[in-house]
Amino acid sequence: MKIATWNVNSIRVRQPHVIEWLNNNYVDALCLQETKVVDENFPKNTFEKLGYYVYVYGQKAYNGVAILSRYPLENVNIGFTSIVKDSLVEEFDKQKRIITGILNGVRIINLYVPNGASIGSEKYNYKLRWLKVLKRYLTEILDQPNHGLCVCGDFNIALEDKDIYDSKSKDNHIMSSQLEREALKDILSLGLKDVFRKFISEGNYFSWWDYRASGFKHNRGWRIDHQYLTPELYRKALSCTIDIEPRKLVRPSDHAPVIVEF
DNA sequence: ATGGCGAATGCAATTCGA
Repeated sequence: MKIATWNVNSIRVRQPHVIEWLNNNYVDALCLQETKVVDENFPKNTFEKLGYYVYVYGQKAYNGVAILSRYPLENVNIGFTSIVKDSLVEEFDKQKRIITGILNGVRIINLYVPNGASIGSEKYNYKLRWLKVLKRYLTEILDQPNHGLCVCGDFNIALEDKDIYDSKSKDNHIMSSQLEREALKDILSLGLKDVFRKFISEGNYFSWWDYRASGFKHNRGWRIDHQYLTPELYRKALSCTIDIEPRKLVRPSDHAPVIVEF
């Protein structure tokens, strides 16, 4: 089974790229982030014609996630509150950032972590609090029986210095600060492993390049889009790759797709 | 250090992303 994740930075703008990519790359499911569209305006028909079932959780202008799947998903849940039954969590579902469903016995969790603006800002604190809610969410799901987990998405965190084009002077940078890394490591301690690192240990592999200052041309990137698997799926994993081809196209997303096979 | 670019909104200029 192949599962891909791709922050498309507007599905309406990137629609042709996603179609072309799907035509050239067979996947069982594609997790999309930053769709930036309300559900009724998501171009569902386009992808249904290609043979996908389409599950969306979007909003106007910002955020938004979706899963395209070759087969119907079971137990689809949108938002945190469908899993974490706590009224204090409701505020986190104002931003549409998480959707999950089960495909062939694997629970796919597709998420878009807040970017956090700058260290110490209100948005930074929101990011850290969001990650705490995510831990509760995953804890609840892991209590459910017998599904491998594939937690995919744009995490907006580079876990290690080698995941950044220039590790110097990044200690005090959004996406690589200690608190963000600790928050993510705390989540991974539930029993999730970065499948990309099963296959590649060296640095200089990135999934996002800033539009500004020709980040891609100079390969000044960050590896912030991840796929985390529970141990059994991790053992079964056959490959995990980043496809930088779509990043080379005219008017690209600033992120590249990441694909895992197991 | 700052700003660079791109998308959305809504129709000019601002906000947001990372």
